[in-house]
Amino acid sequence: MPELPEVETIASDLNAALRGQTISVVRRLGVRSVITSSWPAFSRVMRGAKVRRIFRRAKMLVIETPAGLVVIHLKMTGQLIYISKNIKLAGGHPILSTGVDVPNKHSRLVFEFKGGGRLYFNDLRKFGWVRLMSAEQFAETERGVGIEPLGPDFSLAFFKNMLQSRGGTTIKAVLLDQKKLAGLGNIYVDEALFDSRIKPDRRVATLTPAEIKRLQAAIPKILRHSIAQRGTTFRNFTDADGLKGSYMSFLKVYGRQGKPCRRCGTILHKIRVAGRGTHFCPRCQV
DNA sequence: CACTTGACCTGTCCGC
DNA sequence: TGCGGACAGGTCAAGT
Repeated sequence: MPELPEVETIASDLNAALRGQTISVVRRLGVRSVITSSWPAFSRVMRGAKVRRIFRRAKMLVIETPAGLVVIHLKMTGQLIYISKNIKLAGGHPILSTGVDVPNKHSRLVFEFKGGGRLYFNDLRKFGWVRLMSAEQFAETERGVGIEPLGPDFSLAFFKNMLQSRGGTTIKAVLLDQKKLAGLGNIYVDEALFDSRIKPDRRVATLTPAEIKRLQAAIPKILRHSIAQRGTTFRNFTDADGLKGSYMSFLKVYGRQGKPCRRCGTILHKIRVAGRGTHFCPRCQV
């Protein structure tokens, strides 16, 4: 589900809500755990742990505590929903104004805080994970993911360099690959390629310097715009309050196949590239 | 190495 | 209304 802007939205909200709070207990919900570390150890260590801060790295959300880093990946359908103690109960369960109720059949884990707040981890498809890591283990994990597209290292020189050895594949496949550049997913790759007027199935070796420059500029522009709109809700995504993001109304191509291009009016196409549904304008993108 | 494909899960939607 | 198939915002392992 969530790509960089969605995880960023959740992380910054949770940081504001939970920084300085102390975990009283963590409970597993449902039959199968999402905890890939040892549960007894995780449960023991979390008791009484104080949240130092919460941040995003790539598409991972990290809860930093003195007891270690709780690293969470939401994959396709993971949600983190925070219920403060002030939310009214309806029939014993907190009901958010958005209609999201927790716990529900997809709730897998809950962090309970001393102030009375609860943080639920829901995951319909169960691809997501939660792992307790030491600083060293997290550093090791980070070695597997690329730089941040919104960070100072994402320069044109870096971008050219990362495309260097990938001439034989499609530009979409390279942008989806998290190893050099982390955080883009299916929505924002399609949007960035539309913005820079490049067809997603173009071989990297065929890109002109002007196209590479446009693409490098489009990526942070689109991500920042989406963060400002609190992400895209296409189906499952909600922020920590159960609210939808509003970048959906700014999407130019993603999910708009069969509709007219907002730029030229041509009917948008959907094809399969890099194993993913891929949306583009056959006229604007070459 | 570079690159592609299928698997992991559950739910929804679309055509018959 | 039911049923089958395709597809869904992400990553891995395993294959060529």
